[in-house]
Amino acid sequence: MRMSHLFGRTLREAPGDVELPSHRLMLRAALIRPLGAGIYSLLPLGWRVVRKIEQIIREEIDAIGGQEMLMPVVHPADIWRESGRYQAVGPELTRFQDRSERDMVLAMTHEEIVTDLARQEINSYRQLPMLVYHIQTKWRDEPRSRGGLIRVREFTMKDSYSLDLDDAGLDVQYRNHWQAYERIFRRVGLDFVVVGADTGMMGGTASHEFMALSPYGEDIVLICSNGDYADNREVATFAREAPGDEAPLPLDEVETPNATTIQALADYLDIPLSRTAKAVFYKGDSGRFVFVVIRGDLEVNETKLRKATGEGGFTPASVEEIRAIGAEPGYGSPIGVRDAVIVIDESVRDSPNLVAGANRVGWHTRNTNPGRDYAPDIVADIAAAEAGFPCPKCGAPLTAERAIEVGNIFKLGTRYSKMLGAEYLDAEGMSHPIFMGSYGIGSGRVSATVVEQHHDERGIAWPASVAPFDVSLLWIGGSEDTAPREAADALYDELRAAGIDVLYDDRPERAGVKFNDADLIGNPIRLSVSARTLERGEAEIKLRTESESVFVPLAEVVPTVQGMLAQLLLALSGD
RNA sequence: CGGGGUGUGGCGCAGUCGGUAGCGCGCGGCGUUUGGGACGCUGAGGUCGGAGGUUCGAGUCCUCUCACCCCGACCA
Repeated sequence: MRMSHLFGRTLREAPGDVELPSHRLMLRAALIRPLGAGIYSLLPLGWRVVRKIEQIIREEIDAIGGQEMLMPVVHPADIWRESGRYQAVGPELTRFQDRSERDMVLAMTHEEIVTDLARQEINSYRQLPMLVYHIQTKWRDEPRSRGGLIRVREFTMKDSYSLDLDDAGLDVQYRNHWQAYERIFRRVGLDFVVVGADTGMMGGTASHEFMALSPYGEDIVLICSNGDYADNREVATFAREAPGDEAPLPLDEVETPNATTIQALADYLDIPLSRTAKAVFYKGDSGRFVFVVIRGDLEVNETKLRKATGEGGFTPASVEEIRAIGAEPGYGSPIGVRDAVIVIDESVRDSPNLVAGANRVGWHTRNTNPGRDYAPDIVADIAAAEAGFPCPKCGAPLTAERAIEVGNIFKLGTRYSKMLGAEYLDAEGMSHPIFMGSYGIGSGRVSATVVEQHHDERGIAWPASVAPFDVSLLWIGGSEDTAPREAADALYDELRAAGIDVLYDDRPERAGVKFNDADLIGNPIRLSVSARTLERGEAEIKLRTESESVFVPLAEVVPTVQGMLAQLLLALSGD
């Protein structure tokens, strides 16, 4: 590609309101342009990157038996009604009507469609297992998009779907995807961890996320410093200390003026936070009042609470609502409240004689004990894991890291096949639901994440596997000496003839402009010729990630570049 | 959806007390220059996000509205 004809020019300055390095650099390097909030065009350079990423994905999914296909972006609403998601999913699912006023939706994922196809195409156990996938546009009307391609509303995703006889078959395909995903993310040059995750709106029985570590990540992962445990903070657990063996002491009300926070209470009574019971009040989506009790040194994890209660979500309860159940904000106690679901964390079950509120202003109660003093409706792990907490496997301290979710694998089980009636007949002629799995990678998000992990103050430094071009070629010199330009023209032809992708900066620009653009766009190899190099019949070759360059005779440029590329790619090989 | 912010030429920005819309970069032409974002001359490009209002007069004041960005809520 000749830069003089490249569609999309580089920007010296990015729009002032962008924050993330990847967002800024992808705009400046002419990879993407915004159309609306969370909606982007991929310019030729950006599209080349995404296509390379998708090709790597394709190769690895094909290698585990995937069959590529293509499913529609627009779905009749009925199929989503069948799965129950038409009702269950909020406004991020865009609903509209066609000209005949039929309800339609824009695809945000394709479980329903695969399941519908499976019930038509799969009849016999002889046809399973099966793995299908496509790389296709998704629309999710996020409440808030952010950060360029990191979080968008319209995006392209590779989603694959496995179909199996039983749970054991699903296990195999799940593991296959796990390994394929590890190869994919290694090949594109990402530093990542795999963590256990919540299944969220997908439903199903298990889920793992592939998390690229980045200070700009939206998720927090907890990782054991020994390397034997990693989970998304949404589901992360930690080693709990053994239950206290103190004998229960009698309840004892104590005056605690102005101690409306746990910290104030602990300070006033001169006790550690872990000797207090904190009351947290929620209103569940179902309308139930959820009264949470957790030890004062811990925080509530709402994802865990959602699972424990079966509520879809929570809003903080108002002062009026709290008083209506007989509790007092700031001095809340589960003792004596009515019309509330009482949920206690395991920490409260296992810690005798905690100080709780007394449900009247200015007073707390010592020595509260669930079971004796009040009856919890639910006892569960609803505590948020934090950095420094002990690993649930080995007890070593956990670390917390920010991360970007680049891939996600789900065991759906029979959640969709049962609802939509996707069944097969076994050898005895008995009907069984198909076991399904669902596996996604956002290719655009991967491209932005690679930029987050591979850039410096000058621009992007693409891993060779996904760079828009292998080589940035440029000539330096004035208009009167045509030799550099002619030498570069010749190299351009030679390199292309050898199958190397070249971005040729053939513009009559000064050296600084060309060098800066080459650094900004970030192809892995920079090749330059000038009067100075031609004096010795040489070209200059520099890796984007190195500060030193090498000089090679013109005749050796192609094999040298080929060797360098092979080496760069080898370092990124998935194995 | 809550909180905050920004909308002025392609990009970055200035515009005071309400008085004929500017600067830098970029873009076209000519010339000089030519190894890390050159210089001179010259030129094109703006219904100041939109609507309504106040005023002799609105980029500037008021009301409404739209868009985008950031934080949160939410989210695979």
